[in-house]
Amino acid sequence: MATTKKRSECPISCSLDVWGDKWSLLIIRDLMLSKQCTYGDFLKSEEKIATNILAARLLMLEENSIISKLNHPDSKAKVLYKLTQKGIDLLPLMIEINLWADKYSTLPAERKAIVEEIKKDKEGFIKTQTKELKKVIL
Amino acid sequence: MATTKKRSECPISCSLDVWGDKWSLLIIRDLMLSKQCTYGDFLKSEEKIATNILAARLLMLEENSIISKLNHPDSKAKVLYKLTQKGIDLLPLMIEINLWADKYSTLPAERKAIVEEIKKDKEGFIKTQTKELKKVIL
DNA sequence: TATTTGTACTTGCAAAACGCAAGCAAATTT
DNA sequence: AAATTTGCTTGCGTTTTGCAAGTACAAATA
Repeated sequence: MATTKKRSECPISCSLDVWGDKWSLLIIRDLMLSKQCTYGDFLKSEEKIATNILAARLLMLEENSIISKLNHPDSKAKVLYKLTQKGIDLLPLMIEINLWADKYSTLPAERKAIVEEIKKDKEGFIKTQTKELKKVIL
Repeated sequence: MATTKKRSECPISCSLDVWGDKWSLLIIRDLMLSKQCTYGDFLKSEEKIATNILAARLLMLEENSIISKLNHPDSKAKVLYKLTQKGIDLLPLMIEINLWADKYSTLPAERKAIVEEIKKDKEGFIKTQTKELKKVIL
């Protein structure tokens, strides 16, 4: 089991107990950018997560209801992962990370474009993106 | 040296390279709640960080300009840690974590009170708190 | 002034987590 | 039927963590 003991009742601490490692938020990032990913899609990401670590994180995130599996429409061999509502609700947090990083470092062009869009209308971006991500749930 | 190699240019990944572990955001939380902390103050926190881990994280956060040291007014033996502007700018992120945790779990009463205040006027809360935290810089 | 206490760390070591490579079973393609 | 793809698991060496003890210096106490 990937279920860990809580260190305290603090909301920050409890949140970190779930996704506070070097990889979980990158998995969630991939799902926010791609809506749905296969196991292989995650492995293709730039940061090159190890396959055993990926399996462990996916299990952890699923146990904590942040992601869920669904059948791939084309093939039984493939598994699709998507964000649950709880996972989608991490979008504002993800946005703030991007804004912070934008303030203190140089972003790659394609990410910079997204951040500029967010800066223009943060609430609008969240609403639109949330709607897009929710479509996948159905 | 605590300086690690970047895994990619992704803003999420780069941010996680700096504070994406189980302890850094708890240190930052303590500084946001208390404005200034000594080494001993951090050790007193509920989560009971190990002293060697604390020293390593404080160094990492200082190297990345998120916190800085200052002389304690009363004693040469004591060291005060505070957030830099870069650290203070993590406040919106910290707030979103609290809001997310509030949505999916039960917060301790004193933290719940803060979250309710945030919900009433998020921007106002950020402005006020930022101003409070900046005072310590001077 | 000598001694004890407080504060900020460092060190040693066992345990856990990580990272890489290889392996494996079921599904799919050729 | 054989080869390939896909989603994992397993082994194993390395790194990080966590706990306990130790150290150096400042400050308080006797």
